[in-house]
Amino acid sequence: MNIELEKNYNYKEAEKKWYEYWISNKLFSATSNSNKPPFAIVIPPPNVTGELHMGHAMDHTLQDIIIRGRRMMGFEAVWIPGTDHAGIATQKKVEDKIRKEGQTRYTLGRDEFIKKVWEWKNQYGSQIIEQCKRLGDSCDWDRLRFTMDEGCSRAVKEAFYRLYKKGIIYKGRRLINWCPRCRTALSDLEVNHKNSKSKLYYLKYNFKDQEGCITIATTRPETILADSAICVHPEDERYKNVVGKEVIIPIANRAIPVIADDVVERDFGTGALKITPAHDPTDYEVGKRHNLPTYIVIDEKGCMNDEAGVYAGLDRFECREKIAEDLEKAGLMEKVEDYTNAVGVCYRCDTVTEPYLSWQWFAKMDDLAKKALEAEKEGKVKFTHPRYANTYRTWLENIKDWCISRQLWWGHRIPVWTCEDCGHVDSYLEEPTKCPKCSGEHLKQEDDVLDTWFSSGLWPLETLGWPDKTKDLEFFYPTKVLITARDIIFLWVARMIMFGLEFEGKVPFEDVHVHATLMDKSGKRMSKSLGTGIDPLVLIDKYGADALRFALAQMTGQGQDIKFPVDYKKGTKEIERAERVETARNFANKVWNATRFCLSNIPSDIKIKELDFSAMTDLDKWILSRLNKACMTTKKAYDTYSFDVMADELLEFFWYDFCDKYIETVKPIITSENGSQTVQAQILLYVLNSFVRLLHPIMPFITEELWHLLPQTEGSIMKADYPQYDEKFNFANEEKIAEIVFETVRGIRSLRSDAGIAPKKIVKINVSTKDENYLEVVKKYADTIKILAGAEIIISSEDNVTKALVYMYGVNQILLSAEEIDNLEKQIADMEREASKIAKLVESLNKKLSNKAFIENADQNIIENEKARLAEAQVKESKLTEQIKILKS
RNA sequence: GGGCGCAUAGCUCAGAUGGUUAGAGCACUACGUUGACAUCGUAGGGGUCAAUGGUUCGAAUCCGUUUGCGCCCACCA
Repeated sequence: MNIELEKNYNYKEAEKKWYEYWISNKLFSATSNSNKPPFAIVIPPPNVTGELHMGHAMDHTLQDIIIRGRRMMGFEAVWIPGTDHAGIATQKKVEDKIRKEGQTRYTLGRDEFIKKVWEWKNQYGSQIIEQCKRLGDSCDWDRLRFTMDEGCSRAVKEAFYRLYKKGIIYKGRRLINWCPRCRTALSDLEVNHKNSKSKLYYLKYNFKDQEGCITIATTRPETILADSAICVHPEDERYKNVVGKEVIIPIANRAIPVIADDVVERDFGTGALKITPAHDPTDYEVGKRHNLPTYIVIDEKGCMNDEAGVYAGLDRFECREKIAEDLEKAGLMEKVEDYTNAVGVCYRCDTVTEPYLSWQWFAKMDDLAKKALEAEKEGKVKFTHPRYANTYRTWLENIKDWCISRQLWWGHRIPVWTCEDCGHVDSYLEEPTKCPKCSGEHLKQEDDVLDTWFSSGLWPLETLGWPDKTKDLEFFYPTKVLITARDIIFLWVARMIMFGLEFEGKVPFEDVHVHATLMDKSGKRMSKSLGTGIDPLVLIDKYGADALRFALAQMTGQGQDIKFPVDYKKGTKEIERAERVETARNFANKVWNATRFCLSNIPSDIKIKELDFSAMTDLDKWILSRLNKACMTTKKAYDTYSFDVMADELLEFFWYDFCDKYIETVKPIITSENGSQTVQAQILLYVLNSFVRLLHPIMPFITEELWHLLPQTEGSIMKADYPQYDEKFNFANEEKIAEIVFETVRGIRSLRSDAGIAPKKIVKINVSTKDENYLEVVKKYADTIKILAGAEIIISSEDNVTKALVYMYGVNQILLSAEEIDNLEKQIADMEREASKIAKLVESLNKKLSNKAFIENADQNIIENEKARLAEAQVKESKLTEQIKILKS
């Protein structure tokens, strides 16, 4: 009957066992044929190239908590998993791989290369999924999707087709961001700006028809070959007379005009700017305004092209140095200064990007953005932290058209075909066999693929079956909440909102919860490339998935970035200790051991369902009331995504109230001969039963294990109800009584410790007060106090004046006879220190209460409160000084 | 250049709408181990709440300025 358990919780075995159990019992699956209210979350699909990092661990922990919690609360909760084909990232990975085999994508050719990528995906693409399972993710794995699977591909085509037909998608020749390594266009969001130490070159442009020159400052002398003009500010007195004249480009020896435009900052450099429309975004705009010709001198590889004459074939950076040298030789370089500026780099490969004039596909953003903006303002989608709503708004208000074409091979090929016979261009949902215009059969599809974020923007729709009107879509859409990291609010979140509104007329999720970013000890963002990453799997191996999850939940406050402290073994990258996770592991062990204690002392046939209130003490009711409060606090935390509050409340309740106080209090009863049949035994099991359910969403493995060990439970804890707040368990009065008992215990322990009394020695303690209520409680719970504090209570009269050490609990004196004390001098000093502290408090309260302005302005209840505090402090002070006097005599 | 966030104990962080002697965990000190747990228990030391000015009867909390750190956006070449 009595169950014997291991001394420490063995998470390694349990995690494996229960995950398999959940899978084989299909406990993660959800259906749209349900009477329950729907609750869906789509996972931010990790890249197929990805490995689980701490960001995922955080992200997934929070989502899994919500999903598991809501599932227990009676929702048809589904968490839809999947992975992202991650165009550039994956293509790069495979390119790197085939390079080792002496190949490039160009030597292989498009079809062969894509085949290689698929092979790679099939081999490694599920790695991250397996890692998610280690964390305990309760995704409905039967719904696993991939952004390039058949359904997603169809959704992408449909979305493109509709936007194209509406005129939202168009093709244009524009200056876009180009990555010369990836050899593709990038959207503005895919370019990171990095400070770079560079040089500012001052170059002389001689006038064509007169003496003298204009000096301009540039960081990119290699682009002078493509200059179209020199530009000055229209109101700049220095250059008033030269606007309209012509100057000669150094080296190129081509004449270009001097123009005026107010983009020029008069204070920068010399106040004169060279205009190179094809190689700089500002210049491009100026060029358009002034109808300047465009010259292109840099090619798609970042090398100088044939237009660059003798420089043709040189890399752009080599060319920069070479030209600078040549200018120097020609005496056209006035000076060179060190200069720090921001250069754009590719967000995937860190290569410096190049403004590149080319034909690309764009999506018009104004209308889509307007709707996305309105939806947020109307509260249809809510950011749980208002500051992210602000960044979202500002971005949408200043949005530019989105370049959606990529010159990659891995991705969704743009569904547009051109008729080679008549030149007709159109988008089709299915591959056309002949031209609808001329019936010609020579149709050629666009070579470009779509931006990865185009397909992930459709994620909530495509995973639910869109464009079909599926039952899933009807039932689960819009999803409830999106939980994600901060860095993809624009790239991903905003685009999903736009597409959701455009294609389904509804936002794709009601709430957006942006969680904290994890940083290392020094405050650097945790990332693999910075070398600041930590492998969550190492932490799971070391402390268990439950511990990692609990620690992460506890650490994610109000979206504030958090440092994750880790100690490494000296001189290595091996983790010695992760303090927060260790604490969480200890908590898991505490839960394990408390349960172990109860199960080994209480027979499994004791009824936990019908609690006998009539047999309960105040302390019994107190722990039930505390449990009840925990139900309320955690439920509220689900509604507000306050994971830290949830975790803290559960830990505090269980460790400090249930284990340290309640179990210790009832231990003698339980372990006595007939103790296992008492209401206290019943309550222990009742609390455990409820508590493991409250804890399950955060620590799924250990709670499942314990659920199966606890009596009168059935099946999986995942199928159990989430405990709810119930007014009939609210015992406010008993909570006050419990506080008196435990605070008195604390006082006695403190006295004993100060006096250096051996822990096992039972001492006599006098309590002395006018407070009848206090005396009554202490009398009633004298046994409990004796158990917990090792003290026999003697009620003394108020004017008891024996020599004693005193601990003031409110106005109540807890006295330890001076005979017990060996270090009396020190104790007197401590008491004097205490007394002087209280004297200061009395003084400040007196001052406050005699302040007329305070009495006139403060709320009545605050004044009352302060008066009560003063009265109490005065009593404390006088009792303490009195005792000190007696002790000294 | 614009915007946002942060600064509280040695470390990591809590501290709606201003009103307790400013809290927790880790670390530290002392004591404690045959009966749930040393991955533990009990007690304790430790902070002029970054600086400065202001609003207020009253400020860690509200406002201004400064300093330091982090992040986002941006066409000063």
